[in-house]
Amino acid sequence: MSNTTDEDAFELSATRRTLPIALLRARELLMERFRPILSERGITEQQWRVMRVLHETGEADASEIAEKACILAPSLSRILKTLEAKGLITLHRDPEDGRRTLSRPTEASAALIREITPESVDIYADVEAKFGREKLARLLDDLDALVGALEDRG
Amino acid sequence: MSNTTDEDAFELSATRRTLPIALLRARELLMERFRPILSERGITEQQWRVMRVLHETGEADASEIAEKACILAPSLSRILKTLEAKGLITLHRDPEDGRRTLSRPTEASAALIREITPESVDIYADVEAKFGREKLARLLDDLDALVGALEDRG
DNA sequence: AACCTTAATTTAACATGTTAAGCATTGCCG
DNA sequence: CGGCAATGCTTAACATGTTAAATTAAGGTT
Repeated sequence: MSNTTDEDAFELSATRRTLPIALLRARELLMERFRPILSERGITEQQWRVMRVLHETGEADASEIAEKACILAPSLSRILKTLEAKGLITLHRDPEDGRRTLSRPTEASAALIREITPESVDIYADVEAKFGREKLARLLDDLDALVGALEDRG
Repeated sequence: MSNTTDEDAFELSATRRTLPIALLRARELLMERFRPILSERGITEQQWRVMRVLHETGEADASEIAEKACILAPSLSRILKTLEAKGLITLHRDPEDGRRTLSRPTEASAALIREITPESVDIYADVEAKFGREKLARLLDDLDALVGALEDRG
């Protein structure tokens, strides 16, 4: 449908240079590097995010984990069951509010984090080196700003 | 596990201010705005991306669509079948290479694009207004640069 | 032409994303 | 205290993500 140079340039920007796809593409390429060190240990990216959140909080209910790990409640519900089955977390009912489910990381989880973190740091450092430390910091700032702008409903 | 202010600040940056999650979070918030206009018409975000690519190329094999829409082959294979069932594309075998599957958009697809595009443009304009035109352009440039840096294997 | 390798998709199997319903527990209000 | 809306989570159902294996067609070699 588009054949002239001008049209191609226009069309290219239409889908390729669109924020949602640009974000997706960048993320895909990033995860290509991180995923192997997780799959070697038999855990998924989402399971890893949950473990990290719990490592930082020590204990959290599903809502808090969902917000911090950026995972929707239905997915999280399944992931927590999986992690419990793997012996990486324990699940309890909140004694002060019977609706809430509290998760706590196990020692196995802590060990896994100690094992994976160094490799993860190396990969991140490599990305930082290739892309530029300042540019990466600015990118993170801009992304935070975008989130801030989008969170204000109106 | 972390209770002092310093630790919190450190831990916060650990998961929250991480590139993969920052990209994911920004994308989620963005799609919250776009998804409704798609789901109203009964199509998903991925189906929409495929339709847009076909609208620009006119005809394409699976590999080209996958690359441009940023969708993995197995997912695309299912999506193409769905779109064909909905009457939004037609599927053919490439006469010059029997391994390839060619997709072509139908008129119904073109109509849907004409219907959705204006609303999509409005939303995008709103985001641009809230976030800033220059900042958004810079963000897109930075994301492109990141992709470029990550694509060079080494 | 038979054979091997590569390439383009597709299937299969399991995990997660997405939306809508369903279930229990709380908290509030009359 | 009974009733009820709101809250927190879980199920269900379907679509996509992810990896590995299977399928079919091209291309090249002998």
